[in-house]
Amino acid sequence: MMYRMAKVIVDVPSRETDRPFDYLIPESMSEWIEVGSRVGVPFGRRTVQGFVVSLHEEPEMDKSRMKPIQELLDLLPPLPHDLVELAAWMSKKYACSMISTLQLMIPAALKGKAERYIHLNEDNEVSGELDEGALFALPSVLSREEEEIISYLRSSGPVTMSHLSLRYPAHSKLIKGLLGNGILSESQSIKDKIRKKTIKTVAATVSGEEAEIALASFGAQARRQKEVLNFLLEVGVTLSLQEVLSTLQVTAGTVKKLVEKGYAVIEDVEVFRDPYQDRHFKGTVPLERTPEQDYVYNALINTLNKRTNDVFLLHGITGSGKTEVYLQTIERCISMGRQAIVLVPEISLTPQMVERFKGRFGAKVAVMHSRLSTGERYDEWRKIREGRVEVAIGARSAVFAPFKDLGLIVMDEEHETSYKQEETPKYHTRDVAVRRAQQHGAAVILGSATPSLESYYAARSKSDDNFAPILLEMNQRASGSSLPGVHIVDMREELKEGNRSMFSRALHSGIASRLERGEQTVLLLNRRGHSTFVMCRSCGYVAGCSECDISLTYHQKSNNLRCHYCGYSAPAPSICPECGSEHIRYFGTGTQRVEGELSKLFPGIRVIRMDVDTTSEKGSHEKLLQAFREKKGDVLLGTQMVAKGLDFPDVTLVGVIAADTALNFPDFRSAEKTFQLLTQVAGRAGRHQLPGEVVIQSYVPDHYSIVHASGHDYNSFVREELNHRKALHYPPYSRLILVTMSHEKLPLLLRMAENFVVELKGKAQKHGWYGSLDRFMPEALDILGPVASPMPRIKNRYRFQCMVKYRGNIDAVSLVRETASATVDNLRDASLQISIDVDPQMLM
DNA sequence: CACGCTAGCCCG
DNA sequence: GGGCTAGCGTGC
Repeated sequence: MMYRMAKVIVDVPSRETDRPFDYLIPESMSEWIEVGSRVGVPFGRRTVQGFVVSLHEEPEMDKSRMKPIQELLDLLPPLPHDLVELAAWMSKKYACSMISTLQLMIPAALKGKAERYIHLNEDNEVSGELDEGALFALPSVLSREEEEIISYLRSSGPVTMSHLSLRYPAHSKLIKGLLGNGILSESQSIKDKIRKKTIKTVAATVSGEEAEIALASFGAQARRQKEVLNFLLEVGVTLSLQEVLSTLQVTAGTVKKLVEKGYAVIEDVEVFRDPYQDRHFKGTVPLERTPEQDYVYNALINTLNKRTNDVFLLHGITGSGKTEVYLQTIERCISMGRQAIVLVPEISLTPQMVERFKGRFGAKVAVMHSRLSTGERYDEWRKIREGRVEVAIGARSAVFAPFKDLGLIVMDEEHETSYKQEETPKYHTRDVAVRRAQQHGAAVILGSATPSLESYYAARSKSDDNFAPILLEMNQRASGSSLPGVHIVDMREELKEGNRSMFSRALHSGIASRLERGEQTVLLLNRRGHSTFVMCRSCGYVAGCSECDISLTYHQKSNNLRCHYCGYSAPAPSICPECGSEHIRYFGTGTQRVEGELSKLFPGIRVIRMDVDTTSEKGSHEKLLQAFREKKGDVLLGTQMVAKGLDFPDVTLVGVIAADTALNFPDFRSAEKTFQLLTQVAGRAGRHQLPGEVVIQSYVPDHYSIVHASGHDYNSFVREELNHRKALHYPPYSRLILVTMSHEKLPLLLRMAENFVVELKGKAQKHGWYGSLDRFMPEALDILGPVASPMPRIKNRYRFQCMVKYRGNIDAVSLVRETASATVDNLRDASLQISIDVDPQMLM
């Protein structure tokens, strides 16, 4: 006798339960349970949700110890096999639990929780020895209240525990007692968060002669019923009840009467919630390709035809028509019977982008983004899972779209840091996309005007076996227009010449002339987070760390400057250490202040401000952009959300108020981020007939990121930036793992953090890895810290971090994970938390 | 001694 | 994560 068994990952987020548990598959489910099935299983003293990750058979064994799967939650397993495999790969790569990666792949609506049901114990009746009357003859005489509870349950059937305690709030003790002596018993069942949406439909059940007879049978009083039946017969198809009621102006009662007479039926029919149901998308046809587009398109189609699973890095300047290439390649992919995923950063999933895909592919597209409700997201996901759509467009999580035969994954703006999830599991969408494509034999297109250094370097060096993209370039704008001229303004000079305003004279006169000509201006002020930095307004000096080549962060509470990498700290200066000026300040101008200033300088100016404050409401993002498009605003002022993907023909001026903002973040990627942002925003100007102009204001106008952005010179920027990275052993010349530890007690935390580092060094040494990255060794691993985290205390917990820097073919993640586990195990409680961030993007 | 609280334990 | 239990403190 062989027993069918399933290994199940349970939805219990703790380190000890992060492994598969074995369950028996009951005979009744044996046809239905598959890898990827969602099940309810007994776990400890309760029922929890879990996912089947493998099936196996076992010979005769001690069956009494094995528990069976209690319930199967879906007929179609929510996870195809490839996603289960991907989840395992991710949990290893990112040092996180399997359940946390599985959870990414299904909509939140399917995160079921157990409900406790109370019912009358039927044993009494079943045994036949005690009839209902005998129940009350039990030795312990039941009280009046107990009898009341019992009789309620007899009439209602099983109810949830919460329902019962709501009805009898004062009697929880009694209920407990009844459970204890076996009169009541308890069972558990997994319940989903939401239901499939249904609507009521009406259809006639009669036709032809029967219908004639029916119609004739209505008296004068049933005039309305006759009307309804006539209408149903005329239309001849099933209609929604809502539609019938509103068209004929009748009430539900009328229709109900018809149903009672047997001439019609009302049925519940499942429908998909459609977030775009009120929107009409104008269809578009493929545009004629430019020679450059044609070259790139053919390269992609070639891969699709040959199923060679290539990764492409498409470096195309702003306005070069990358999206059109995506659209046409996807069209081809679909025509081959395969499906496509389009990934965009959350911030650029604008209505414009959705419109372009809906316009080309209509109902074949599912859209997934964070603004959808749980139900809407569930339904978009179901469309994919059930094979009703062929294209999925969305942010990060769309990479998990459960398609059957994926042919293509497009990742637009591949350099965007929002592709890295900052919460556990801290995965990078690019790596997951490449892995998923491998599973399906699909092609990947990474597109950007400013590719990340990691991707670009990988394409150039071909040193990484798993990730070596093929570089494709597009250097011409599709419209034939040229890139806008860029003017850098030295704000130190402005100050010297008496201009204390936040607008340089060039930007001021630029805005003025746009107002006169009725053209539009986009203003960028990139102020995210609260970090401030210290700068001298006379000479542009910014306090930086001598060890790490990054700027120091001002800490108001302790009034000192700190390096977020190595822990160096110094008192905040009151005069500039370079030029002795007293104009030392911490910099920080918000969008609101700019808005006020604009109205002062240009009375009557219409400013549309777009930042986190004005776009939090649902649909507000869309409304603001629509207003700007309809020229209800002269200036669009905003944070980086105005830099991406917008295409307005009358925008001829782009102004960057403070190009240095991103530059002064304590992050080795700050130059790269500055270059990317400036290049992106400059690309918003002069995209059509009217020529564009860009004004960049800066206190460090000769910084290479600003100079090369103004020259639209990606290659020179990359050359210079790679030199810096190489000298300091930063990615792409090394890989990083950021380990953050937190505890309520500072001394204990410090001790544990130091322990951790010592342990990790010891392990690395044993492998012969530990050592400085300076020395020429193909495999090297270095550990920096522990130091206090940039945010040293959050929610009453102290935080320390250390940075693991390594290169070569080393499984550093497993090393860190094992060390972290051992460190936590040393304390016999769960008070110490260790977070592991593999390939961190944010170092704060 | 009856009750309440919490630290520790384990889940197939 | 959560539910249960053993062990201990507290209050009449």
